[in-house]
Amino acid sequence: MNNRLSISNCLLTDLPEDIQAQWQPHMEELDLPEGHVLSEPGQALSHIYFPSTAILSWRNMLASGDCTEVAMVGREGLLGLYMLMGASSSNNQGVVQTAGKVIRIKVELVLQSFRSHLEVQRRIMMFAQALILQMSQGNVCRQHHTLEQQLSRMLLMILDRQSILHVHKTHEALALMLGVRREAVSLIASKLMRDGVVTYARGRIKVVNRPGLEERTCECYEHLKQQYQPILNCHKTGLPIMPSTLPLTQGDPSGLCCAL
Amino acid sequence: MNNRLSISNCLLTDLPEDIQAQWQPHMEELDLPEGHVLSEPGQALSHIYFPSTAILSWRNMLASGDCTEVAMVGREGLLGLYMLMGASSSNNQGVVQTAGKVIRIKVELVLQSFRSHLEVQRRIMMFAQALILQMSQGNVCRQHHTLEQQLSRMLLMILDRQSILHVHKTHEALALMLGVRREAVSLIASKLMRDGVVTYARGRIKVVNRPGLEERTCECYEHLKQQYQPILNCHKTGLPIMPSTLPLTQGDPSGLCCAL
DNA sequence: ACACTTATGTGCGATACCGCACATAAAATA
DNA sequence: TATTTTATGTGCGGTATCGCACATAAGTGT
Repeated sequence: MNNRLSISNCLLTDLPEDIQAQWQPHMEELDLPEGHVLSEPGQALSHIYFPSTAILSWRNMLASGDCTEVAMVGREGLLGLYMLMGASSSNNQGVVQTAGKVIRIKVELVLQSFRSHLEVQRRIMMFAQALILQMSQGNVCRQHHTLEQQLSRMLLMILDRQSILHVHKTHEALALMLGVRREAVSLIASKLMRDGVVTYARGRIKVVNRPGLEERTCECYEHLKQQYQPILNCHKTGLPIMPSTLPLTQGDPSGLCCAL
Repeated sequence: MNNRLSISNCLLTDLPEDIQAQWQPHMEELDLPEGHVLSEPGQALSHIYFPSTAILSWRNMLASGDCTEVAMVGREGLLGLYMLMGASSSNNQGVVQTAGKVIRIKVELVLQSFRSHLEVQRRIMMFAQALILQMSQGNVCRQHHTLEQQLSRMLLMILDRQSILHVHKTHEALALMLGVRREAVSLIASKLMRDGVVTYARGRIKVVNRPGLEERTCECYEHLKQQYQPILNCHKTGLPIMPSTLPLTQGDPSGLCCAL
C-alpha cells in the first residue's frame, strides 16, 4: 500500500528485517484527529494500529456514561492486542487520545507473523507485559494517590510519548481520562500554573518545568518508567520521530521530550 | 514428581493430551496457607503456579506500605505470566489469597511448551486477555463505584473460584485487598449482615443470599463474568473440585458456588 | 481461670472529591 | 461588530472515606 513510510513506532522498527520487508507493503499510514474512535467495546478489529506520533488510549466505559482511561499506548506499542490474544472483542474502547499519525496493518498478517515468528511474539508480549503493569499501577494509584499526583503522572506519560512539550488537551478531556470532574482538574491545573510548572490557555498546556511535575507525581511514574524503558526507545534507531505541527519551543536536540 | 493428582485447574485440564502427558510427571502439588508469598516484586520465578482449590492474587505494593489487589486468579489461570511473556520480573507480589492447593511446574518446561505448542499458547493468552480485562475493570470500578459495590463484587469473584460459600477472611484482609481501611469494610459488612445477605463472625463470612450480593454489586461483575465464562468452566470436565475443609452448608450438587 | 491477642463496633473531626450553579473571558461564527 | 460557543474560575453544600481513639467480645495460650 505504501512503499516508504517514516516509521517511528518502536515495535515496528525493532522487528527482524524479513518481517519488516514482509509487512512494509501492507502498511497504511493514517493521520487521525483527537477523539477518533478506532474500536468499540464488543467488536472485532480488522487492523492492528501502531501509533507513531499519535497516542491512543483504552477507555473503559460504563453504562452511566462515566469512563476512565485504563491505559495509554504510544510509539512503544499497538492497539488491538486482544485480536492477537485470541479474543474477538474487548471491553474497552480504543480511541485517539492525542492526534497524530498511526500505521495500520491487517490483523491476519500480523497474527500470522505473531504465531509463526518467535521474535515478533516476544516483542509484542513484552509490550503486553508493560501494559499489564500500567493497568496494575493504575489501580493502586487511583486508590492511594491524590489527583495532583495522578494528573502529573498522566502529563509525564504523555510527554514521554510525543516530541513536543505542549499537551493539546482541555481540562475537560483530562478529567474524562482520569475519571473525575472537570472542576477538579481545573483546580489542580491552576495550582500547577501558580507554581510555575505549567502554563496553559484554552486547551493547550505547556510543561515549562518537567522536574516540577516529577516532584509532584507519585512513585507509580517511576515504576512504569523503568518498565517502559526497554521498549520506549527504539533499538534499531529507525527514523527520527517526526516533529509535530507545533514548533518546539525549547531547544531539544533529540526532538524527544522523553526523559527515559 | 507425582503420578496422579486431582487436577482441577481448568488451564491444565484443557491442555492437549500430549502436553498433559508431558507435564504430568513434573507437576508438584502444594497446600498453601493464606498469606503465603509466592513471588516478590522484582524477582524471577522458578515455577509457574496453577491454582486448583487455592486462590492467588496479584498485589501491587507501595513504598508507604499501602497496597491493593489488582487481580485475582483461581482455577482458571496461573501465576507467573510475566515469566512466559519474556519479563524477568513483575511489579506485583504474588500471594495466596485463599488457602488451598496449587500445582506448580518449572518455568522452563511451561515456557518450552508455550513457545512450541500453539494450543498451549492460545489457552494461556486467553487467560492473559481475561486478566487484562480484570485489571481494566478494576480501574473504572475503583473510580466510579461505591465500596459496597466493590466489596460485593470481590465476594462474588471469590465464590466463583471456590467450592464453598464461606469466605475465610477478616475485614482487615478484605480491606487490604480493596485498598481501604478496615473500618470501612466493617461498616459495609454489618450493613450486609443487617440486610441478610451474609453472616459472619471472626474471620468467617458466609454468603447466605447470593442474589442479594449480585443486586448490590455493579455492572463490572457482569462484564467480567462474561469474559471469564469460557475459561472458568473446564471443557474436558476433568476431576471434580475437591471440597475444602469446611463442610458445604447448602446442598450444592455441582460442588461449585460459581454461578457461571 | 487467667491474661493476652485478635476481630469487630463506634464515634468524631478532617479531607478529597462530587454536583451544581453561575461568572468570566477567549475563540468562533455570523 | 455582535452573538454564540467553548474553556476555565469560583463558591457552596453534600458525601464517602480517612485517621485516630477507644470499647467490646470472641478466641488462644499458659
